[in-house]
Amino acid sequence: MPNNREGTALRAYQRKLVSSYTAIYKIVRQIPYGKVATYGQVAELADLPRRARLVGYALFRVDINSDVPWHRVINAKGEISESPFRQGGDYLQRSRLEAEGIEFSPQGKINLEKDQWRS
DNA sequence: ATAGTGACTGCCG
DNA sequence: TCGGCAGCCACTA
Repeated sequence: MPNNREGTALRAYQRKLVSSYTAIYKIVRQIPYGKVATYGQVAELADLPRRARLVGYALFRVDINSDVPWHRVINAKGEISESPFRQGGDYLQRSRLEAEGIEFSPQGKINLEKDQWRS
């Protein structure tokens, strides 16, 4: 029997978080080859409306060689969201997308009309 | 407890 | 078209 309220609250919080992450990865794995989805779109499909930032955190956690196609998730403007923490990782994301046939404008943008995944 | 930060978004001037 | 900003909420020191 737990005698520490904060301990149980923390565990409940962690369970909730893990289930959110699981839901996010499940959706991201469904994005087909050659298509992209936005953070907000993934959040909505994972039943986590308006929590685009959580999707960003979830993707930050995945291993770069994971089976989760994290590189197919971009922001609502059609750009790759850069982070100071992944030096070169943003370049890897772009090269992986280009390898799937996705084209970038000279401004580094993807045409969402054409390349966004419609579930 | 709390203030600062961010792999986000949509609105507004 | 574009930058600024509030809302957002998980995470950290």
